[in-house]
Parts: sequence; C-alpha cells; structure tokens
Amino acid sequence: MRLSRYFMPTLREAPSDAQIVSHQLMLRAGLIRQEAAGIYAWLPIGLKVLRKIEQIVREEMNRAGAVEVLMPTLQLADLWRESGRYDDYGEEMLRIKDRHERDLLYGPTAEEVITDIFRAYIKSYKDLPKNLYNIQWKFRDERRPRFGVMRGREFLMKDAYSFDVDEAAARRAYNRMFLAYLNVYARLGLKAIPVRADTGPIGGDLSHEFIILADTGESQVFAHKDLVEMGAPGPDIDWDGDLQPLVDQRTRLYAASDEMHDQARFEAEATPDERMTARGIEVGHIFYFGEKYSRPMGAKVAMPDGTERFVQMGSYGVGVSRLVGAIIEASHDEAGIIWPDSVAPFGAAVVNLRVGEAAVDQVAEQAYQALTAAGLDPLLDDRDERPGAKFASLDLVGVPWQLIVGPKGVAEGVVEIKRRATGERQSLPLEAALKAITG
RNA sequence: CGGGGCGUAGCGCAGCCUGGUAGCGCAUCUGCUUUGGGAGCAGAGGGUCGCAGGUUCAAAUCCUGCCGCCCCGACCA
Repeated sequence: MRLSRYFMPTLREAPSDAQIVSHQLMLRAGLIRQEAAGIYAWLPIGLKVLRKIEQIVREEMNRAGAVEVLMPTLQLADLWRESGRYDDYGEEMLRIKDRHERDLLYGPTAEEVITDIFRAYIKSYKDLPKNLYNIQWKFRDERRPRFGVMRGREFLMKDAYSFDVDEAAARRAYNRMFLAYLNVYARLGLKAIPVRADTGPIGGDLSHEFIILADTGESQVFAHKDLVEMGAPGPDIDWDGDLQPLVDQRTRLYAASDEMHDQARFEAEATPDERMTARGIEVGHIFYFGEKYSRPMGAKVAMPDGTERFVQMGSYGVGVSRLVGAIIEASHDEAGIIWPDSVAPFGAAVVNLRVGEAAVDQVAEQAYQALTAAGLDPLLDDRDERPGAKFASLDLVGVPWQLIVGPKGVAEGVVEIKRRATGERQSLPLEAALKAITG
C-alpha cells in the first residue's frame, strides 16, 4: 500500500475524551472514530488489525473442532420469550419493532438463536458432539460505556456454543475451548491467565475468565506466578484425546479475579514469592450451563435406548474488538503502539526519506516490491513529509519493521532497518535488509 | 442509575467570573527555503461558540430547559 493513496489519519494530540492509553492511541493512530458513546467506526488500520485477530480466533476455533456459522444481528423477541430471558435481560437489551410491529432485538449474545438452529436439525446422539460458533457484532446498551473499544456498546464477539450428550462430554468440549483460548492469546502475543469465574445458579467449577495482564486493566487478579509463565499448550495437541491433564495443570494453581478471590486460600496455596497480584483485562469467558437453554427451548436428542435427552450446552466468548484495545494496553511505549507481528496492520513499512530523488525512489520502490512479493503486505511511505514526521507516524501506528531508504544510505549502497519493538537499527545492503525482515 | 466534569475551527485549548469586533498552538492551503526523528519565513482559508428559549440596546459570556460526551461508583463480555 502506498501511503500517499491510503487513508491513515493520525493525530498529534489525543482527543480529550480518551482517558486510557489504548483508547488514546487508537484515536491518534487512526484505528477508530467514535460515532456515539461506545459506538465506533473502524478505519482502515483498525479494521486490518481487527480482521487479523478475528482470523486467528477463527483458525484456533476450527483447529479445536468448532464449526463457523453466521447468525443475524437482529433476533426475534419470541425466541427470547421461550428461554425466559426477554423480560429478564433489562435495559441492556436494545429492543426494536419492525414495520409489522413485531418485537425484535439487536442481539447481545446468541444462545437462543443457536439453540433454535440446533434443535431444527440435530435429533440424535449420533450427531453429537457439536460446537458452532460465529464472529458477529453484538450490542449491549451499557449503562456506562467506557475506555474506547474496551467496553463498547457495539462490539465484535466470537461466541461458540457446544452441544453434548452428557456432562462428561460437555466437559471435554469445555476443555477443548479452554486450551484453544490459551492458544489464541499466545498467538496474539498476550499472557493470559485462566481464572475461576462465578458459575451462577448452575454451580460447579466449569467457568473461567481469561485475563491478560495490563496495568490499566479493569480487574484485579490474584494468581500463582507459575501460571503466568506456563504458556499455551500449542496447536499440536491431540484435540480428540484426553485434554484433562493439560487443563488440570492450569487450573490447580491458584488464580482468581477480585470477586472470586479468597485471600486465605491464596496464602495457603502459594508462598509469598509465588503470589502475584496484578491488574488485568478480561478477554474471554467460557461457561458450562447444562440444560439452561436446551430444556426451555426443547433442544433434545434421541439416545441409543430410544429415550430423549436435553443436550448439555456451554458457551465460549472472546471479545474480538476488545482485544484490539487489550493488545495495545499490553504493548505500547511513549511513541505509540507496538503490534505483535501476528496482528500488525502491515508487516513492514518502507520509508522513503527523499521522495522525488530518483535514486532514492528507485531503491524504495525495489524494497517495496520485494517485500510485497515476500507476502509482508508492506506500507510504502511515499508522502511528501519530513523524515521526522514519517518516523513519528510509523512509530505511532506500530508497524513492526521500518526499512529506511535515504539519500546518504543509497549513496553508500545501504538501507537501514529498524525494529519497532526494540528500537534496534542496522545499516545493511538492501538484499541483506530484506532478508533480515523476511526471515 | 447516583455523584462529578466538560461541550468554542479537524485536534488540543484560552476567552465566560466582570455582556460590547471570536482568539492561540498544531493540522490544512499557496509560495520560497529546507530535508535522517513531528522544519523556518511569508501569506491564506476554515467557527450556526452543542440545541432551544429567555433577559438585554447588545449574549460564547447571565438565566431556564434539553441534548451530547467523559470520569468515579454500583453493574456487566
């Protein structure tokens, strides 16, 4: 992409509405534009990042055996009346009427719709297990939206729903999502901690929130240090095998958010050195809820003995748009955003320091073509700007590599490469520079 | 929903108390000079002062109502 033809509106100063760093940087780097409280337009850079995160989530869901669908943003109130939630949900639900005076709502979640789809087609235990997910915009009319996309009213969520024949099978489904989530966060360059979450009226121990560590996070988290460094299981585990040991390994160590925290237990289960208290951002929540929806909505399957049984369900949510903010909270410096390579809007930027000087233009163009051919989706900064302005805006936007082409270097037969994350620079001949970037 | 704050040019702000020509920085446009970390000089454009009503000879400024946005709390992906 040639920056002179692109749309990347950056700001030198953050709008005063933005209070936390991720929100400020998203506005300054031109990722989003606020249209109303908690409602944002996604500008090109922001959209690219959002799509990359979405794709990573998608790949890991697919790997773990989930199947993608796409459910509508608008849902029928009647479905929610079946589950009993239409009246319970309250002011957070955005309710609408169509021209026939029929009650609709903008979906805050999709248990009802997915259960409706499931019950229409799945009638036998032989068709289980199933896990269906979608990545779709949700709307919750929050009392107080805040912190940019971290708590928006309209937000992009991946929500998966598992259907199983009994609780043991449901636990296996739960375990797959538990581990898949850890893989997602690892690919996003985040350290995520699974913490016990409130299971509400269902009880049991099958609900976890995934918290990533960031000083500006909304929740307090108390955890055993080893859990933070334990890392993700990786993609190559046997998804159809027994995942319980891998889950146990990560759930037996103490971890709780403030509402579930038990200080006495914390002290009993971890030595002072092992105890870690930090701020965090919730970026996922998984939940087993049994027959909560299948029973009222009549989602049941025939068993081998001919009897019918309500399916056991779980739901698994990832805040995709929130992750954009969360990654920035976890990874930035004074100059701007530091994207992990996996979600960076561009793989590299070619910085032409002297647009219009033929020798420089030629090398920049050559670098741009080579990086394009290597699949890095580079940005060519061909704006008629001074070097400082270019460096500042590329640092702000957080492109992982800068390949800097200036008249001095060209005269000496070298270019400079700079790694955004470390600030490390190197002067190299073009071929070597390209090799360093493309690996 | 309780408490607090703020709405003046694209962004950041001053002006309001004490009513009288709407300002500053950045950004934008033109020209010249510059060109390895947000340049300099000269010039230019851009504002229903959130909206409505009221007071007044006169309202960004005072009064009333409404709307919007942000923060804290409670609540929540």
